[in-house]
Amino acid sequence: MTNQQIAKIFREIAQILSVKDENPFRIRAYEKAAQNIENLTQDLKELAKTGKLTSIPGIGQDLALKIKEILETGTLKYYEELKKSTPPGLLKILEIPSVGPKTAKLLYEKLNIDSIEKLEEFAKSGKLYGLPGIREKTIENILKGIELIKKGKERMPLYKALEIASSFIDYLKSFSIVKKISEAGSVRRRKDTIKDIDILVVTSDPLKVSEEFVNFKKVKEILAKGTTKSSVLTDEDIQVDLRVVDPECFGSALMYFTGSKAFNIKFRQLALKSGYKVNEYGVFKGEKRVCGATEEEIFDFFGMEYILPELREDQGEIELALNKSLPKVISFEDVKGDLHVHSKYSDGGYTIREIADFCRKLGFEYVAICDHSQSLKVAGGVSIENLLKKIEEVKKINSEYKDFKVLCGAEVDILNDGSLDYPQEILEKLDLVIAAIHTGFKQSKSQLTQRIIKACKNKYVDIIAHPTGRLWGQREGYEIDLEEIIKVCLQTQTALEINCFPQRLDLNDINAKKAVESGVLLSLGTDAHILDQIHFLELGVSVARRAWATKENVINCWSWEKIKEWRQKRIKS
DNA sequence: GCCGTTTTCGGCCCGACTGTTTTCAGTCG
Repeated sequence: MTNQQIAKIFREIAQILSVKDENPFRIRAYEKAAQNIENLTQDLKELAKTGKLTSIPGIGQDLALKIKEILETGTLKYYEELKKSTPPGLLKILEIPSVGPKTAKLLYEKLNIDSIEKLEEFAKSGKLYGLPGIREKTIENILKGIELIKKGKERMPLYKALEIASSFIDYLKSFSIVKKISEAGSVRRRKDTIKDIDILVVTSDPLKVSEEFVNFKKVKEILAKGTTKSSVLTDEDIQVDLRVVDPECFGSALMYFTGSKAFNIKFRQLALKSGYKVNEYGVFKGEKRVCGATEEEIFDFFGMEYILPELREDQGEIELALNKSLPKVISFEDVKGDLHVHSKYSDGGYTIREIADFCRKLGFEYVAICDHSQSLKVAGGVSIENLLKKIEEVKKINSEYKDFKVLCGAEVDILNDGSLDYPQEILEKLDLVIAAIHTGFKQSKSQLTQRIIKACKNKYVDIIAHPTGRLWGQREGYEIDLEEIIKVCLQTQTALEINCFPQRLDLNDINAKKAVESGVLLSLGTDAHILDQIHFLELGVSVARRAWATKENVINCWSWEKIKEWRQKRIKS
C-alpha cells in the first residue's frame, strides 16, 4: 500500500460520510488526513515502524491505528463496512458539478437513484421535479453537469492552464477600467495539474468588467455572474472564475483566492488566536479593518516572512515563516543554464551554435547539449563517430565565446542490463552525462530500479533524466523504487533531473521534495528540441520551488566551474 | 476525528452565488 492509495481510502471515507450526512468536522478530518498524506514526502510504512504516524498533522490516535490496519492487512474493516452501506454509484454522483452530498442523499432516499445513468434517466423524464428544492433550473444544471462528466472533466496540465489564464488576462488587460489583474488559485501556486482557473481584478467598473469577461470569445457558457464573482466555461470546457475586488482588498483577496484551502484554514486559525479575523476583504480587529492592500503587508502584520505562492500548502511553511526561517528557494534569475537540450546531432531542430546564441541572449552562462545515444535510432541517436565530431565542434564554438560555455553532453540510454549506451572511454570525453531509460518500460519495479541504480554507480553519470518516466496523457510513470534510488544518489553524488518538458515535469514536486530533504541534488533540463522550448525552464523552476529547493540544491544555479568540481570529485573517487 | 499560550471538552475559516424559498439551504472555492 502506497501513501497515495491510503490517502484515497480516507478520501472515499470522507465522501461516504458526507452522503450519510455525518458530522462535517469528522468528514473534514478525513479529508485533511488524506491531503496531508498525499503531500507527505516520507513513507507511511517507515513512520508506522517507528511509531511516528501521529507526528503527521491531522493524524491522531484513531487514524494512526487505521493506517496501521491498512498497512498490515491491506484493507480497513471500517471502510469495507461503510462501502457495504453505500452503493458505489452514489459517490460517482457526487462528482457531478452542482450535486453535493445533500442532493445525492435526497435522490437516493426518495427515488433510490444510485448511478449517474439512473439520475440522467430520471432527470430527463421529469421525475425529479417537485422533490424538495428541485425545480426546472436544478434539473437543467444536473443534466449539464452529467454532460461535463461524460466529456471527462479531468485536471489539465499546468502549461495548458497557464496558456488559458494568460489569454484571459491579456484580453481583460486591454480594457482601461482594469486597474490591476492577477492569476490566483492553483495556477499561481504552480501545481502541476489544475482543475480550474482563477483570475482577480481591481477595477473602477465591476459590472462592465464582468460583462466583458463573460463576452470573451473563448467563453462557451456562463455559469454564474454577480458583481464580485463570475464563472464561465470555455470552449474547451474549462472553468474560469473571475473575482472583482476593491484596491484596498487586493492583497487579502489575492491571498485568499490563491489558497491552498489548507493554507487558508491554517492562516485564519492562527489569526483568530491572536484576535484577528481574516477574510478576502482584509484583516480585521472586530469591525476595524487593519490591513489587506498587499500580501506583503498582511504577512508582515502577523510578523511573518513573505510566503511564496508555490509554498502555500500547509506543509510547515507557516510555522517557518513565523520563525523567519523559510528556506530561500530558487527563482528563475538564479538559473545559469539549461542542462538538457537536443541539437541537430540527434532529433533537435537547431544547430549547437544557434542554441548557444539563443541561450546567451537569455542571459545564461552555459548550456549542455545532450543528444540521444547511439542505440536510440528512432530519435537520431548519435554514433560514436559523430559524437567525436560534436566534441570538436563544441571546442571550436567555445573558443569563440568569452562569456559563455557550451557543455558537450549526451543523454545516454540505460540499456536493459543497466550498462550505458557508450563505452567508458567515450563518456570520459564528455562535459556532462545524463542517463535515461527509454526502453523496457514494462519491466518489473525491481528490474527498472536496478537499471537506474547501476547507472548511478557509473562514475561518469552526472544526472538521471526524467527519473519516473511519466508522460502526461500517455502513461503513468514506470514503477521504480525512488526511495532506494535516492539513497544511492546520495552516495554516488548523482543528481536527479526535474525534466521541464510540460508533459513530463518529472520529477514532480513531491518526489523532488523527497530528493531535497534527503540531500540529493537536482538538475533542471528542458529536454528542448526547438529553441522556444528552452522557456520551459520556468516550469521546472516552479517544481523546484514547490520542492523547497535552494540554490545549493539545484546544480543549474552553480557556476560551470563548480559543476566541474562536483563531477571531477566523483570521477576521481 | 483532531487538537490545546482561553481548552482534555467543545470548538473546528469564511463568504458569494444560485435556486428555491419568502428567509434560507446547498454548493463551491
